[in-house]
Amino acid sequence: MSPRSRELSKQMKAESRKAVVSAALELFAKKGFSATTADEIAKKAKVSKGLIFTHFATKQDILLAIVDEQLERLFPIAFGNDDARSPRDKFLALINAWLNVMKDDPLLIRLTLQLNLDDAWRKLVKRKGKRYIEIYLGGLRDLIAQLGSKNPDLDCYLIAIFFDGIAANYTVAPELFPIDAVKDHFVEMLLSRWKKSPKR
Amino acid sequence: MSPRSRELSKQMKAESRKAVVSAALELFAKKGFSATTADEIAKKAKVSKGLIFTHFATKQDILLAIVDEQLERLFPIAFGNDDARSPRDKFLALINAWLNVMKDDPLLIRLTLQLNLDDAWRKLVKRKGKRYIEIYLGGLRDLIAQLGSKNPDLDCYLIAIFFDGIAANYTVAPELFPIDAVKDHFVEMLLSRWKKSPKR
Amino acid sequence: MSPRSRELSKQMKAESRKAVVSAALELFAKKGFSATTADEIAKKAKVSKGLIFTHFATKQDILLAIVDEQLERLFPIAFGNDDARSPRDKFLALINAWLNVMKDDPLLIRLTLQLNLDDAWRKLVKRKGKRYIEIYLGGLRDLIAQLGSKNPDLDCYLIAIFFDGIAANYTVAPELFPIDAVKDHFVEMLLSRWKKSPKR
Amino acid sequence: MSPRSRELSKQMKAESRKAVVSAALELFAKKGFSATTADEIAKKAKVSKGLIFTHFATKQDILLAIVDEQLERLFPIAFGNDDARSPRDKFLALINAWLNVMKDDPLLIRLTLQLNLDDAWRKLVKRKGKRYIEIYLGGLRDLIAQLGSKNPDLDCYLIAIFFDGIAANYTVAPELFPIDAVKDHFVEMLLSRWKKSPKR
DNA sequence: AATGAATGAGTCTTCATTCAT
DNA sequence: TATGAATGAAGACTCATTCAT
Repeated sequence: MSPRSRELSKQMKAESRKAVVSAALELFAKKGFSATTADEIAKKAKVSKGLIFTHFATKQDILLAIVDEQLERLFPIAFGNDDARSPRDKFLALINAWLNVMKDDPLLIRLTLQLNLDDAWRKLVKRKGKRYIEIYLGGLRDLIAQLGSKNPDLDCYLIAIFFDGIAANYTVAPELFPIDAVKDHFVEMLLSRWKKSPKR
Repeated sequence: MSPRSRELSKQMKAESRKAVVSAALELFAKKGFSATTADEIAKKAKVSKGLIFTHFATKQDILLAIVDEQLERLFPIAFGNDDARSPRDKFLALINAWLNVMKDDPLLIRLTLQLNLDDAWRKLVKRKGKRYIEIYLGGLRDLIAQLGSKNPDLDCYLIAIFFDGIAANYTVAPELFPIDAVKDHFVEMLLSRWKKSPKR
Repeated sequence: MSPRSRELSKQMKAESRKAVVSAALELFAKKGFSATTADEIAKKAKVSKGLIFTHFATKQDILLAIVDEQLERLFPIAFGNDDARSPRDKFLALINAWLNVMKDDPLLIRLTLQLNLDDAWRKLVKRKGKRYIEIYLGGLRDLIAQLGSKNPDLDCYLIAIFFDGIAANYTVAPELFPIDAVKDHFVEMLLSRWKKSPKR
Repeated sequence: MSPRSRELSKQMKAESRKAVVSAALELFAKKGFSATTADEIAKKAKVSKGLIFTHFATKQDILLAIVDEQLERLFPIAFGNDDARSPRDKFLALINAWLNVMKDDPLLIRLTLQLNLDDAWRKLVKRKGKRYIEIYLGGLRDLIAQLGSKNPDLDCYLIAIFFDGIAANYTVAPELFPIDAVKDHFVEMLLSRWKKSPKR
């Protein structure tokens, strides 16, 4: 008789929004943005098609929201490092943080890769990530130098490439890719190389 | 009517087909398959929209043809190595061949990456490449082992990842990525690591 | 529960209904029926969208109600003339009554004009107004004849047209149209014409 | 075998465009812009729905085109007067020109009336007509003064209103409205009034 | 009586594909 | 072989209406 409580109403809306975002993320990541229809998103999210557009004005806005919210959520996790450790531990923590992000949200990483391959979307993603990446790469460069790298710039490139390469393989078939073994192998290779001439 | 004109006619057809394929490749690589319209392809190829469909029954067939023809063309170049050399030279030749392919056809590599991120297309590309990749990886594994790798399997993964990571960065902005420096750095790192205990 | 609260409840309902009708009238008149959404009506009426449909089963019913109630309300005012005066005064009273209706409810008149231009709605409006208009025009015709018109039928048309023409201009921009001056001018013209040969 | 001649192709396109414009004009005039669907337009124009949008990017653009092209076409006819005559003949010519426009294109006039009643469209129509109307009303005012009007401004209003009032009645049911008789009656009334004190 | 989230039929618009020439 | 007008199925988006509370 009385209308739904303000609280309940808000909660319902938040839940349906989340369902839409989640369904869209999966479909965008697996089929691409353009190939994904609003109908499919609605079906997977188990809401009506119309409801999507009470949350987002356009299909594009769903992707925009994903990039805004989800990426924003991920960067701190991926790049946020605590300072109270040795350079080596810091380095390992960084690598592992990134890898955990990939393991926790492979779809999001896969989508990011996709957007990066798309002229129309690349800029947006770059802009979003730039702030974090600059800080990250700056810190990483110093760390690498401390660990004994002779050429921290190129090593940074190598690490960045490593992550993209892992992402391109792991996120499309997580169960088939030995992500941890490969990571350990790569890290060991780097560390053993640097160790030989550590910055005193 | 005369053999000459028939010849000419054939040639014109081949040329317009090539123009379509080339335009489609660029657009597919930069915007994605679904986001590319037949109109855009026709415009870029400077042919009429109708002509596209005399060459290819559907838009999908254009992509299929690209994958068939272009990829088919690339694999031998990328993986074809002449045998008359030392393992080290062979290894370098392999790496360089792949890199040259990327430098010569960044759009094609970019498209391949994209297709790999797409559930509906991944299988196709995998199938196409499988034969070559198996041979390639087999050969590479042996080569690496000969060069002193302690763990040729993981090193293979590393190299594969390296190429994907390079591709993800280089093909979207070739002018910004120091592809050769990074490659040299990576190769040097691998070789120096293996050198220490070469398989005699 | 108590009679008091039931009373209050009824009153509240009547008020919200009125708000809806009033908001709908303005929007229908300014944007047209089809271009007006239930959301807009709710917003302007400061009620929830759902409430609209407790008062009216369909959006159409709102317009129907406006026509029924409002037009019904207006006709007696516009056409109701008291008899205790000279033909000239009666004539002036009629004209002024109509004009006052227009000045009091320009939106309603504007809406009526609009409905008249719409094949699907014209009939309805015509039917509603017919009874009054027939009486009115009959009375007007006699009045005009008494005042000396040589051709009361055509003069009736002229007067009818005059009102529509005024309406088309005044109701869309009341502040810009010198409605009284124009009315006085028109009335004076008619009366001076008839005066020359008044039916004794 | 060879493509349609450039000529034929152009002609086809022009014809289908005309069919769309014509169908849209009728439907917009009779049902209103918002209540008219693209499907209806296509059906009445006997073209496919898709074809509409090769001519016009949006439904709105059809209306815009009608206003641009058709109104533009009408104004010179309605307001274009040849100078080589007496003021009285000029005046009659003006009135008749307007009336002929209404008789030739009642749907267009009806649509114009409708747009005038719509807040969102009124400005556009006003702007389109302003240039002509200013010239027209300026000329008319002088003409009226020459013909002996004591108050040319108010007489201009009267004439403008007369046209709008006629339009509101004639264009929705041309067969029912004695347009010529009413016009003659009105013109005679004005002229006889002015005659009594012509500007010498 | 009142709310606003949810629905889905309906509308506008796009675009791969066809077809007459 | 080549053209581009034409088609219509499919997709994005709107909005009157319903419904749980």
